[in-house]
Amino acid sequence: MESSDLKKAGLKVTLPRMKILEFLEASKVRHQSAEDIYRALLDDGEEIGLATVYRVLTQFESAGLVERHHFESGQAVFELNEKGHHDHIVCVVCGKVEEFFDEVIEKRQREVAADKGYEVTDHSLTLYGKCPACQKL
Amino acid sequence: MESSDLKKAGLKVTLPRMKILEFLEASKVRHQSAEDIYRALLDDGEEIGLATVYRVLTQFESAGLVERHHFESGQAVFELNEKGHHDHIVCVVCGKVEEFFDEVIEKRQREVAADKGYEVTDHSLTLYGKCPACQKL
DNA sequence: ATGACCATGATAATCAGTAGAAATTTATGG
DNA sequence: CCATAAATTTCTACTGATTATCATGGTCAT
Ligand SMILES: [Zn+2]
Ligand SMILES: [Zn+2]
Ligand SMILES: [Zn+2]
Ligand SMILES: [Zn+2]
Repeated sequence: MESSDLKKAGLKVTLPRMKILEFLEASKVRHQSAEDIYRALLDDGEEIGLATVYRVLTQFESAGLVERHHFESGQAVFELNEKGHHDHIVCVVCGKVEEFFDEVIEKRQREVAADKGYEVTDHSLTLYGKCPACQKL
Repeated sequence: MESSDLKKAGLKVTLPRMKILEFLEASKVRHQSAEDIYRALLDDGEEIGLATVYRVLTQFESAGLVERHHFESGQAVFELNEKGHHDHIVCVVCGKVEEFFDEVIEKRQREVAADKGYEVTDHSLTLYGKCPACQKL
């Protein structure tokens, strides 16, 4: 199933690419760093190099299969690009990431940019705070 | 004038701190990386170490004198914290940064977070696009 | 199956930023 | 104004994340 996704994306079907894509599709956690993915694959007994994980993720990003985000953590996180556009709330205590979409915000962003004469190509909105669970500690 | 700002912030008045603060206050460009600031000071004939620039900027940030932002560029940029809160539009071609504030967006952010039970401590919103000048190229 | 071409993986390199330790400055108070 | 202690700076070495290199191995249209 995944091999067709790769072909459609113009990428040759290789084992590492299959493994990474399968892993992302099967994973419960939607937002993970390259290291996270690398470690998880090693733990699953796969033979893969870290450089390959980085390279493949970048290719997936170019192909529109995944999105890359930079939260404050220092390392980039990747998520499968299956849902439509959304923004994120990150818990500053436990690192949990939730997603949201708000049309009012989206619309105002476009208006603000238009006011200044910009053609917006992209935007990044991340809220940082304490999740309900972490507030009770 | 600046020395009093430093004292108020609980920071001992030293030459590097004065120089950096003076530079930021005098600079036309509001958003600059640590390297930018370091280079500019060297070009002005100042003797300063890069590590000092990084350390001082971090202290200034803790003291609330500057803010640190992470745009897509990879390196952090700093700006004097004189105006109130605002967000940014960055030109993906020339790197120009403009600022904006939109109360509708701010309010919706608080509402979205409240819906999910989060206590928001901070947020980062950056629009990326082509500025009017770069659209004409 | 075969060969041209592309991808992998080990490792080295880079880049932004931080840590350590010796040398210098600042702030005090005599 | 000078001595002294404490804080700060500097140089340099180091880290962590990501990218580049390059010899080797895999993929795929023919
Ligand atoms: Zn949490
Ligand atoms: Zn997401
Ligand atoms: Zn521009
Ligand atoms: Zn700003």
